Amino acid sequence: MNLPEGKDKFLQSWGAFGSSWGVNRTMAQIHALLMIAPQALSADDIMDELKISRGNANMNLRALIDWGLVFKELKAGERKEFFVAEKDMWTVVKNIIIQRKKKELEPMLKVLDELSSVENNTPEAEEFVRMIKEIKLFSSKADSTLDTLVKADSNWFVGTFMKMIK
Amino acid sequence: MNLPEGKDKFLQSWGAFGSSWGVNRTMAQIHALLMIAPQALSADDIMDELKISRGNANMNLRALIDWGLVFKELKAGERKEFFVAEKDMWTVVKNIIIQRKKKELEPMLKVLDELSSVENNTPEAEEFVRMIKEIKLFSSKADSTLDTLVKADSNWFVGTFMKMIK
DNA sequence: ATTTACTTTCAGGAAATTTTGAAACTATTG
DNA sequence: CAATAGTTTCAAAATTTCCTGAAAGTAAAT
Repeated sequence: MNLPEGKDKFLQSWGAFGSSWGVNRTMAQIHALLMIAPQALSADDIMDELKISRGNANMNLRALIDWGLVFKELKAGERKEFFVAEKDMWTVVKNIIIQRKKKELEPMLKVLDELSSVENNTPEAEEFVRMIKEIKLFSSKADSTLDTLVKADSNWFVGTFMKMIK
Repeated sequence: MNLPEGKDKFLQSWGAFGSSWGVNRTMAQIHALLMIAPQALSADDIMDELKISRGNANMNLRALIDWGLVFKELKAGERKEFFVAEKDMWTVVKNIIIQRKKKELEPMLKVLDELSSVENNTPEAEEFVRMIKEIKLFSSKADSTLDTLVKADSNWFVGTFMKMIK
């Protein structure tokens, strides 16, 4: 396979992959494009390669920056902005975990906490509270496991963790 | 908070949570409803509680059965089918991991494998292949970690793992 | 073999999400 | 300070995803 074909396939696949995990397809594709780029790209480069509008490019770039996956880069003598992706996979994954934990897992934990105080007088209410507590227990464990994971360093994941878990 | 309020809040939140992870909102809500139900529910019960059509209920129930999160239950003397959810959280999570690994992670790994053989003659192609390989390495590790996780038992997760990881 | 009770399918409609593009905005240059 | 180069915003349009409902399918009961 040659580069243009490979590139295209990667952009498509990464977009679809993101999509099935609740990430906007274009955001995933911009991320993919920047990850494989050897140098920083401008908004126009990105618009060209992905055939998307300026507004779309701009909005998704800002989201990626917000997630800590992309950085602005200013080139001396150039007026426009350039963008580079975080290329260390461990950092990429860590940042994604941090964001989704904050935006999705933690609010859910808060809700579960509120729900565990529903008055349990009937059998139906009893089962409700029992199940909410089971879900909460499990989610809290997942939450603190992710905390630990995020604090750990790359080597620990690719090395020690793999051995421990075997 | 009383039961109807709590129930409603849980159904809403679980639906939104699923939604942000790429799971159809209604599928997540049916799952939520069955998880907190003290007994098996019929399709009509589900349609009533969630105010959804028969077609929608049926399609999402089948998807949930496919994921191993819901089972059909036949009641003696009753002609219609009833449904119960898998209530053990560890099993729920395990089944979700199995499904998503199979449907999303593994196809991605296959693509990455193909892409790592792109001819790397130019600097651009070189960076492409380098990055694809880094992503593949990381994804493979994640894949085998999930394999191990799925084989492990509940106690191991809530007990040992938490200690090891601390 | 017909009726009754229920389940499944899927084309078309509804809803949610994403994208566009043009106007407003910001900042640098001459 | 006017012109130029670029960025941001957001209402409306396009697209994607989801849901409905009615018709077709299945199978138990009479």
